[in-house]
Amino acid sequence: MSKNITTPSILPGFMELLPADQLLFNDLLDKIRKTYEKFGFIPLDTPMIEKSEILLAKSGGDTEKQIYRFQKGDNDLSLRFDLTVPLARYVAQHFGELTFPFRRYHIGKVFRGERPQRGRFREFYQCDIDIIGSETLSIINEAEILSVIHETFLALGFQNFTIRINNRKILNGFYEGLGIVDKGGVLRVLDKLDKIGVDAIKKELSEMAIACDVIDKIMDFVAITGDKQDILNTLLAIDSDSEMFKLGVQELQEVCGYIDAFGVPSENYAIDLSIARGLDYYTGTIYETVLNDYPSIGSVCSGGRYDALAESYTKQKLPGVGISIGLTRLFYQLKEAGIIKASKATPTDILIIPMQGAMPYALQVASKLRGQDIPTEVYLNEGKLKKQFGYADKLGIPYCIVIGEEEMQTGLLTMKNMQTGTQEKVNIDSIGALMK
RNA sequence: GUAGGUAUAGCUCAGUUGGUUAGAGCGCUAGUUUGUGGCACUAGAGGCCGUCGGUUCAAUUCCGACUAUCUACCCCA
Repeated sequence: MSKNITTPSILPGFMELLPADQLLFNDLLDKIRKTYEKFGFIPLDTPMIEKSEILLAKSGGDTEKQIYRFQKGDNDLSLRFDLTVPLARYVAQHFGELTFPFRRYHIGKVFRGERPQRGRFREFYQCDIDIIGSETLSIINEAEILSVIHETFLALGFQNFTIRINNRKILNGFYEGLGIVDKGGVLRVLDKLDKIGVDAIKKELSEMAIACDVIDKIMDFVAITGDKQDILNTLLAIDSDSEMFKLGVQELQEVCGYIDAFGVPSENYAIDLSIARGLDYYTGTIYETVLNDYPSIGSVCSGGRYDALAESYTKQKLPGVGISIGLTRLFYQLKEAGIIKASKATPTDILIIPMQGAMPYALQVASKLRGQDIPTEVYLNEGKLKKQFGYADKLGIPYCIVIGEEEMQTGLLTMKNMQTGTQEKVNIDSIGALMK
């Protein structure tokens, strides 16, 4: 009978969820979206496929290697690898039709042809917000972005997290002042500080042919800690002849002032001079968020300020600031760490079980319940009660309503709480209240 | 791109020092009678032991190649 069965499988690095997990995932996604909208960010959706010339306009060799690129007819196409480049294109293309500052959020899948590994995906969701200015963009936006991150993680159910901030001008200015040529390389090494420790960092830096006394200065700089005022004071006291450094310190001070005005509690953010962010289009404030109870997860949200977002697509000056949550990875890690757990495998809150001849009545009841915004499902197939309750049980449906002769005559429905196992006769109008 | 690990039931994995009918747990299906799930018991379905080749009287087991997959590095969300 069976022939030519193709083994069902998907490509590695692509996440696909079972029902209970998908509901859990969507719940996180909804919370993020609602928070973004609460701050007035405008939804945006752009094509997953862009012309390759657009995506590659600015990229270095690394992104080019990771990009899914293909020919279709005469067109050279690519799957987007982030949401920022499409945003740049979009803003440049529709510049005349948009109102600035342009605040948009974008939740969508992006693609990177990397070698998959734990928590690393080739297709994943990014949840971005960005604020794009025309010509100028006040630094207060950088503080607001941080407050949006704060609200978002609260909405996701976290209290104990730290949004670390730093400023690229400080880093660039400081390292320039030290005469370091490969600033990017140094930043990349320092970015791993949390992961591999001070000694390993020193070793890697010396392998980069950086002089010992310079390494010491770098380590001293990175080791600057304390609360934000301590760090600011220390930075202000550093006698650097780099104008960029001074400007960065000033910006950082300003951002911190605004953050307080946004009402972000000081335990949820900190200045951290060791964070760097790999991407080199950042020009000012940079962000990185960690869950303090689960440091091994690493950064769950990151971003920063960039001054020349769309320079490849327009002569307009479009400075911006934005962040991104890698939701696929975040979900995967929260799940693996047991921080979040699926309960139901269906949105259904009430399963109606009609006995012989009760189907039309059951359908009416279902319709009424749905009118009260109660997700309701009628068991439509033949089967013993045992099987129908089993169905509710397996899907984690919290309530069942049995409708038979008796219920139809009295108008009182038999409602069973699947968790406690208790059962009572209820009037249809009181069901909503009973479910609380 | 570099380096390791793994490949046996739908899933997680045992196992055969090379020998006839390949196992468990979970899951699945059915039953333990008639308007009640979870628990328990009973029964059942489900495997060319990743593919190709080598050694051997005999390979799921040993060897090799290939493929797939996982983990780490690089880089990132």
